[in-house]
Amino acid sequence: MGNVTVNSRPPKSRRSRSSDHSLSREERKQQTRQSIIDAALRLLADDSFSGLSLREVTREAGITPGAFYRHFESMDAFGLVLIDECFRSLREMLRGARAELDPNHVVDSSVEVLSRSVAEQPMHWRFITRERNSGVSVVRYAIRTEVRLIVAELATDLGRFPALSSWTTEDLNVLANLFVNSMMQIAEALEDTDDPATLEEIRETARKQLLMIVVGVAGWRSS
Amino acid sequence: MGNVTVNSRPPKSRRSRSSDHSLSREERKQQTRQSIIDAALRLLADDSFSGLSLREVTREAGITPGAFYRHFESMDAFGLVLIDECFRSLREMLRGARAELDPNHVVDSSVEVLSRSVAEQPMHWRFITRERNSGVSVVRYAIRTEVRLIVAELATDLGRFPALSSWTTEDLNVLANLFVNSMMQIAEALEDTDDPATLEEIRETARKQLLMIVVGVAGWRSS
DNA sequence: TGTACATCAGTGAACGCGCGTTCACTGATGTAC
DNA sequence: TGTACATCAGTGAACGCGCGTTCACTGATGTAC
Repeated sequence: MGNVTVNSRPPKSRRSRSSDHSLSREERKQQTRQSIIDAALRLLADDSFSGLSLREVTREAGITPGAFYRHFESMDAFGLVLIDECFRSLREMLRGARAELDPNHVVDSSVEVLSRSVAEQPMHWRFITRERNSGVSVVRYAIRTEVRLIVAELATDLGRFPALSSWTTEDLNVLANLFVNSMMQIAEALEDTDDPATLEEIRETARKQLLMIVVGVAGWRSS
Repeated sequence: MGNVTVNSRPPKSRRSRSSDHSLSREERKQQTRQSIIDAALRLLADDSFSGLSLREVTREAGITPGAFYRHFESMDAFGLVLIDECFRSLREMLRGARAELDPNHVVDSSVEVLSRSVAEQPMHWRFITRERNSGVSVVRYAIRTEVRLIVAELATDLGRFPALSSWTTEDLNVLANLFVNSMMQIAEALEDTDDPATLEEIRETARKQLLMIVVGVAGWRSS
């Protein structure tokens, strides 16, 4: 009974996606696109990219599988978009770090900036460190290229330090590589825990590790 | 025509697997088991473990999918067997390296031993470096545990060097970690190429990198 | 050595499932008049 | 402002496919007498 009551509300919209009101079609499209990216990054906390399925991502994003193709051509292409997304925030962090880089506190501020970045963007970091050696070659190579670029930039920056001005380009690159690699390893360790005490422990170890490298630098003479 | 000729040979054996003659049933079983492991490692050159399917592995090994279960309980359990297989050869290398370790040539001999090992067992190395940060958590944790064990052993060894005898255990661990991590990175780089000139270039960079660490060690005073 | 029976590694067919991709469609948004 | 048509993001059903797992089976190997 009561079932024959004429409902005066307009028929339910088929689209139940989140924010409806007053957005242009293009804005909505970008919103969906971002929700696909966010869904993927959320899922990548537990899975590697090659283990991720299109249907899983769209399910998490709240759309049907077919809709994926309105935004990305294929999973491979999508992987490259994810890389871009992650490295954008990484580069942002580096720009900030470079601005406040002080030769006397390189180690402390590096560890500080890195651990803040990992805390703020854990999914981005997880994706990069996971997929750096992953099985999907297009993703792997893209990440390595980005990392190589960062190493090259760091080498250039290091070359401007008075103490290192006499070093050869090659040696600067070796040092930058050693530094970046250590930072990546530290990021990997930081991702694995939420416990503040453990985090501080990792940071302390990280400081020592970087300090050993810096001490080594002080004693090094470019051949 | 000729089709009615009675063939005097015994009916074809259903098993066409490689070596037939004079092996016990148990020996044959072990042979098949090893061929599954080898097949997986071959496939892992192109794929990550989470992207590997049971059917793909058995196809490569030349058996039917069902036969897999005569040897391993599940893919997870199989992953742990692969880890064991790979770390066995890694530990063997380390035992050899330890025997010939000379404080005066630590860097040269480390790079030498490592690059020989990577050349001899490329698949083992690829598996370890790939899966160290993979999406399959049981595999990831098992590898990290093994690596942590290696770091601890190296720390113990380093503590016996006269120059390091005054270091705290913690500092020795930081150093061992830095060293092992650099070695892993070098292994990753070595895997990616077959070209002798590029290989030598990577080795040269690796030597410099390790040397920077060693120089750092010389200037370090444990607090 | 010969025979009768037990073992069990590997087969092959079957199952239900989630996958990527396609396509005709719907209906809200955008545009031209 | 109102109307008629175009656009197109997202739907939902359908497809063929490879997957992991199961199971009754086969036939060579092993064992007991």
